[in-house]
Amino acid sequence: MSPPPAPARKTPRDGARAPTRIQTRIQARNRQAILDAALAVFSAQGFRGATLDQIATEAGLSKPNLLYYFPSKEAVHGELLDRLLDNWLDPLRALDPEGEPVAEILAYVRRKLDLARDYPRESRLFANEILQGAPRIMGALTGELKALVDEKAAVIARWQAEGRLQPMPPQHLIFSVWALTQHYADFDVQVRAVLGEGHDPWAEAQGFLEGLFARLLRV
Amino acid sequence: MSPPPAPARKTPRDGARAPTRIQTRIQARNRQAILDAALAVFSAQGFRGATLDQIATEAGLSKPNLLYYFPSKEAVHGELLDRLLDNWLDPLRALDPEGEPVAEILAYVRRKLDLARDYPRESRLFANEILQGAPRIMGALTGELKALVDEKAAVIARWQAEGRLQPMPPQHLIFSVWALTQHYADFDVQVRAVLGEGHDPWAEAQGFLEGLFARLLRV
DNA sequence: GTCTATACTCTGATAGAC
DNA sequence: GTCTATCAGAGTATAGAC
Repeated sequence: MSPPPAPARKTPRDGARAPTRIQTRIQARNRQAILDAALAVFSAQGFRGATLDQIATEAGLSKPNLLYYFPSKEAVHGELLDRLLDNWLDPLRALDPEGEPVAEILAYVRRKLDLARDYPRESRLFANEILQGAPRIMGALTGELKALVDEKAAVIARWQAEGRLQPMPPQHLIFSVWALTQHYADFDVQVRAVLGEGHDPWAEAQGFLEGLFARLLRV
Repeated sequence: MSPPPAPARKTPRDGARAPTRIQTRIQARNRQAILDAALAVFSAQGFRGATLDQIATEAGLSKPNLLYYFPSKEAVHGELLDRLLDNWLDPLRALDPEGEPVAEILAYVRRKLDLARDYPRESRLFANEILQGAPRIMGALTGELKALVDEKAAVIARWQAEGRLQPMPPQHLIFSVWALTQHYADFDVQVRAVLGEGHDPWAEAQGFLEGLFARLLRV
């Protein structure tokens, strides 16, 4: 099968009025509005629970108009997951092999908790996807994610071998950071129901988790 | 509105053959098959992602036949949640105020991890429900669950005041047990993807979590 | 680019034969 | 109690006017 020919360029001559520019700006704004709305709906209802009507209404568009910007519901969801994965691993990537071990991991916990607090919808979108068996991102899990964890686990293991960090399985240490930070985003409603009024879950979580990991990691 | 009259008893005379007994046994078996199938499907797909066709097929019945046993999809789901909530809090209930503090909490972690390992579908059913804002069990969260956590948190606080346990916010300590144990059930696919071949996630989790909490709780 | 109208499919639930 | 047939509504996606 031969690839389709490259599309003819439609760019207007320099100096001419460029309506496509304006359209492009409108398009960018609408695409972003759709993605924002879709994030809200997908993270709260799951992929199948979400409907294009909900997303379109939330974005201030009609359903056919939404489908002008994205070819399908799948496409919107996939775009969200792609963008999410781009940023999701940044806190772990930033773990510095040359830094002071305990401080580095505490800083990692802090970054991860900040991410969960500031982007809880992204966290729930991810949780939904994993809960359903990660049908759309399994490749990223076994590829990109595993590679990053392996790399950082080796750093942690080296720190432990050097006696600068309490020995424990490095992968499970990383899991514990994920579990504890994401819990406050994904199970937010349960956390608030149990704590009742007069609590600031995120502030308390930060203090608690810093204390927990400081105590856990010290040699 | 007056209540409907009590139905006439259909019980056959003693000694007569009792077909209703046999039917009752079949009914019990079918109801159980439906609930088993529904648990598998709801926990993997969420409430809206699941279809009655899937559940009926998995249970070896036709869709109308399923609806002979349960009046609606909601009813099946609700029954599952009711049964789940009955057992979900047992590990925490068993925390003995008269026991040795560290040993009691370690035993609690062990029970909770066993439950997650043996009933991962129940854990995912619960996670799905919470992720979507707990629309069907909010009452249980703010009622039964909060009351139990308050009670046990007071026990933990007393232990801490007596100097028999490291001071830390009791509610968040309980959250950490939930987060860390349920993570291995709910995010099982991610855990396995990251660990790769040749690992036994549950065995490793047990060792890791026992070490973690032992270190954390010791005064 | 955006809308109204609509085609088509899936799904929850019911009717009625057996 | 179980099945076939079917309805009604929701939901994804498309056609075509403007």
